[in-house]
Amino acid sequence: MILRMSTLFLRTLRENPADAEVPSHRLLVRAGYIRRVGPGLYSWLPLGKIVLDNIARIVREEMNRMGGQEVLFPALLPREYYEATGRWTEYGDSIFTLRDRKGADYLLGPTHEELFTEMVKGEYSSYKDYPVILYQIQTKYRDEPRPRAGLLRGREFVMKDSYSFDLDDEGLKRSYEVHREAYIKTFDRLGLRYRIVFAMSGAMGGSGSEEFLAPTPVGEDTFVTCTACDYAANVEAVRVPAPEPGDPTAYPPLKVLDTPNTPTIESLVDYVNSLGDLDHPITAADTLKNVVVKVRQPGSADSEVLVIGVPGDREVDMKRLEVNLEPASVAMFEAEDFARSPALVRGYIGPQILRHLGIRYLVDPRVVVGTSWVTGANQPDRHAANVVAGRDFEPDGTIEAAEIRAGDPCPQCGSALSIDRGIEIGHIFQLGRKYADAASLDALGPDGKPIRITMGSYGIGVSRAVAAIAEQTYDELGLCWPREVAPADVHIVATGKERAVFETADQLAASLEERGIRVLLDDRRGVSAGVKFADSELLGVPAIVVVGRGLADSVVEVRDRRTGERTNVSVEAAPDHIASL
RNA sequence: CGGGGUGUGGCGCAGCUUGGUAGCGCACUCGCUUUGGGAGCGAGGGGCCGUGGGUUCAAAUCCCGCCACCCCGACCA
Repeated sequence: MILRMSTLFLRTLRENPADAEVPSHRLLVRAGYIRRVGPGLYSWLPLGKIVLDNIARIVREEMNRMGGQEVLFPALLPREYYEATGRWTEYGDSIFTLRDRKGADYLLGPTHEELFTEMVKGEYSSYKDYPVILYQIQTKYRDEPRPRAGLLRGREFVMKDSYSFDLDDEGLKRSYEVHREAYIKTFDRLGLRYRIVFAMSGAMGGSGSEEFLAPTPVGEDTFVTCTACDYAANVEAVRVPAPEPGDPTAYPPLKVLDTPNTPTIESLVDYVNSLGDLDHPITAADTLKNVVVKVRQPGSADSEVLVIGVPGDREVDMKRLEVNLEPASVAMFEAEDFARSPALVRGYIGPQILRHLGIRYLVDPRVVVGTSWVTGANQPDRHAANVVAGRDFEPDGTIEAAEIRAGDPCPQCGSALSIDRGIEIGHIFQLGRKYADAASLDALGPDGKPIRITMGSYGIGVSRAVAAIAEQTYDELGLCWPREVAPADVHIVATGKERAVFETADQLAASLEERGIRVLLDDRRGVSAGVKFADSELLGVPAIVVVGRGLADSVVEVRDRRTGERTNVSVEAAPDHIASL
């Protein structure tokens, strides 16, 4: 293939687009790979389309190699499929819904578990048919509350989603492992750096799941890695180690303290220590902060009041809280809510009375039976000390809602955790039987009895990978693609105005094409060398060959886009040399 | 949904305070020169100034409403 820039539908921009904040977005627009059409919606220009297709091809090859079979569903789907699993309401505002001329409800598919399940149910009925893995590469639609960063979070995006169907848990584990290996191969070929981390399964439902995160400062996911062992997890999935329970009777009785003017945890700690009433000084970590939230189940109009107790030196991480309350949504308890609930004294809430009020109380795992806290006394300007879990209050359960900080102990080995950000490029789930149950997907077993099928679900963000790769590889000059995803293998730049230059460049391109090398040829006349060099660097093809003044000495210059290294090669040797790169 | 900001040729921006001929850079067209690091000179084409209403002799500019978009906090490939 030879792409000729004299006719290529491409216009590079010298200036950065005003709405692009992150490097991948800025460069993909400047280099003429994508153009914005609307919020979270992008068109692909020829070079971008080639990169997107290259990634899709690699994903497809690895899926096929793994034993997956490609299918394709419509993006436009009738409501009924999502009704049975409850996801029509569970997904709520984040699905695009529409009506046809008869008034029937449709949606643009955000993901396709239901359809795959139904498809398998329609075709397969014997245990002999299983296992099977199906996948598609398709456009997905999600009405994101906040699309951002170009391709990183769009409302329309290309995703590879695959689904495994197995007869038993062992089979599911195998399918999961097979996917995991295929993903490793895929992302390695894509030239991405990534970490595999424990994850929460979110709205998909199901149990065991891992994410493939590509570390970059612009990533939207925060993950921890252990500085000593191999533990790595999305912060949402981190399980805080709980201390051993103690003896709740081993403490002095609960004591109410007058604590005027102590609106913050810090001022409370200082004031309580200045009283000297307790047998030992306290720190913020000895206080128990109680945060009131409203929890609403999907499809329900009413919300439940819930109090979360965390050690006072930590914030409540809303992301962690929400993901642990899925599929319910969470809202803060506002001033008007407090006004309607006089028993809850803002700033002085203690768990002692929650049970009487019939309010559910969930605590951080560190709040175990036999721990003693300084907390609110449920009266203005008063706090309580020696408030002991298991004696003065009984939590209704634990919840992972406290923020995770660098240096926190690793759940696996106890060493310090470090924290980084990454882009979620892949996610693998052991779904289990949620969707099979909803669809009654059974296989007839050898004994004539039905076997409920167990499923896995696996995604790769194909269009997002374009941005993730750009994000991890760009430099100050522009994009810098890994060979396999690049729009071409070599970018030939013809500089000058002599006919010989263009003829040589043309011949070189033709001879490379014969060898199966993909060529981008800058054969534009009357464009200065500086512009062509700058464009070649911006476009990011891995090898750049300059045909120009060196021709007087019968040489062309071969440049490595990544290292900037330049070597002169004779015109005759050029095709062999370049083909061997 | 809460907070901040912006809407002016394809792109990036100025003009708005203090109403009076719509401007600059990039890109585009033509001519001459230039040609290995985003060329020069000259001549051009292209804009209901987001939208609706109001004030005024006169509105991009002032007032009110609406809409859209971007950025920061709650969703996920």
